[in-house]
Amino acid sequence: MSVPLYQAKAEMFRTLGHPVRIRVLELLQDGPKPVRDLLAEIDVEASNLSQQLAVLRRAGIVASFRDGALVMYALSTPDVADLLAAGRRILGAVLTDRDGLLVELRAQRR
Amino acid sequence: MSVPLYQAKAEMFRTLGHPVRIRVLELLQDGPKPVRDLLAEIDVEASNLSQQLAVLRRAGIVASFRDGALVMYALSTPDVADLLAAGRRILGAVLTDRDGLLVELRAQRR
DNA sequence: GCTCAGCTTGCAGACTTCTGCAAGTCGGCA
DNA sequence: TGCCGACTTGCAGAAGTCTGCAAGCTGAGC
Repeated sequence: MSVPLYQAKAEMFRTLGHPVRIRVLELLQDGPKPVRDLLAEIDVEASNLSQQLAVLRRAGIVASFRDGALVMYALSTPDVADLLAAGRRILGAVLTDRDGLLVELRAQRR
Repeated sequence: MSVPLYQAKAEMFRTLGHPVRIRVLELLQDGPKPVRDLLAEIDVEASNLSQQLAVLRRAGIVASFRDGALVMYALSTPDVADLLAAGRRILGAVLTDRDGLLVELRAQRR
């Protein structure tokens, strides 16, 4: 294999590792949206958003097409929603663990 | 919220965005393992592996404990396995799409 | 107490990624 | 045809990540 599988996986996760890109994917979960709508919700420079969209496009995670005067973006596969959900679950588990530790630490008075 | 949720999510995904860290997590899916075993399977400098383990530890994705002379690492939550599985599914979807496009491109003779 | 295996930490140089500004492209419409 | 809104591209400086070498730490066993 020219690019080992685990490297491809790492690249995919890295692609998701940016606040703007996460926001975009979350917004696209409800269906295709034009760039202008994303821009209205995300509060970032247009050029920056465009760069981040390009990253997602290159990774094959979203697809774009033109609809009249607007450029629309959509998730390339609904599996992305699962990934985000799994991420949320882990975040939840990690944060409760952390709080648990916090409580433990307090209990030990240290 | 001091750290917006989507930023925390982005950080989590970024944490997974490294070949060595992905390998570690895959290996740990089968249960806790000492560093020396990971080192034997991953082919990377000990110091490098240690750095990557520290990244995962800081993110709360793995936990470490000592067992005799060895330092053991384990997934902090089994949810991590779900995330990896979801990642695999998307990668599969994206790659088939890409092949699909490839076929299309060939069909158009371009 | 010493020594050694098994890890971790501290760096620094090479390399990537991020961000905003300025400029460019592309349809749609008057 | 010319103009305008809607995006995208090209940079370049700032910031962050990665890697290996050398040094440090910490139990276990003698």
